[in-house]
Amino acid sequence: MPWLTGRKIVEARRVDAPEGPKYANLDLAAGQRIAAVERRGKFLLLPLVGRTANEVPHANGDGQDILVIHLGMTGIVRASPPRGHERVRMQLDAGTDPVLYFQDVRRFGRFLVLPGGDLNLVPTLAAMGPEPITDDFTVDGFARALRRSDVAIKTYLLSQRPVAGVGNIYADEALWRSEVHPATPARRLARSRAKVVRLHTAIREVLLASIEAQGTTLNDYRTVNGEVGAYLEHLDAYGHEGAPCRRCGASLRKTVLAGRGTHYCPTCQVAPRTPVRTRSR
DNA sequence: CGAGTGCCCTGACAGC
DNA sequence: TGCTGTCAGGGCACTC
Repeated sequence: MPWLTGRKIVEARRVDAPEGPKYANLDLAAGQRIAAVERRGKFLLLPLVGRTANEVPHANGDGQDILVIHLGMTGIVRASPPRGHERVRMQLDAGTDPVLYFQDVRRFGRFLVLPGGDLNLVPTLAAMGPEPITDDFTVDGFARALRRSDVAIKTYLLSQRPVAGVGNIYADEALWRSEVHPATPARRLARSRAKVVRLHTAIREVLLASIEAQGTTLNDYRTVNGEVGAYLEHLDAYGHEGAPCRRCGASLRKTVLAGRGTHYCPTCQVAPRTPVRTRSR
């Protein structure tokens, strides 16, 4: 959304969306200018300029306000009116595409303003790990993070704390590629430097390859040009339960971990000593 | 406080 | 044909 940089927001208001933390403080956006369009993990961050800290007192008012957008599963930012499920409408200054629409069928997304840029209003942002495609994501730092938790490695990856931006599909793919069982306790994985290196590499490779292919379209996702992402065809594990593992030929399995469908090879993704805990949904 | 559970929400799809 | 039930998942509230 490069066309947003420098634009002034006339008004941002909820349409078919409830009042609450997912759509908080939208009134603060009015009159401010979008200074940049940035990204942290799966969150879009749009720093705003134009409101002085003493205009509206708030707890951590030392920084500039930030407009936060998370697309959830089905969210989309568009310049033309959506057919239904319109959650937020944002009026911009005159010019091309003067209205930004946030459509979100399943309401898993969010669209809010952080007063003073206080990330603590969004816990996942406040505790988010380094960006995987930058030099900030180091093997040492990753290993240190893994030593901080005993939860299953997949669960921990999904928490966004050891590294930013890894969702359910890419967690399964990275774990398959690095031959790590998804239920391996994070701390135990950290005991093997070689495994940590492999997973660290796999996360970067999977994300880079997916970006190259314009992402993964299961149903709703579209690129900024309205096209489907082609990475679906590159998936080795996700959605391939029952199919032969492309590495060893064993039949891939599907289970539930952290409440998410989890796909893995029972042969080359070595199971941890402790039993794999699954639960029904 | 760390860890585990279940909710939110709607459309697609299977089964009868 | 039309109904009912199940499944999909990012983030977080809740409980222990």
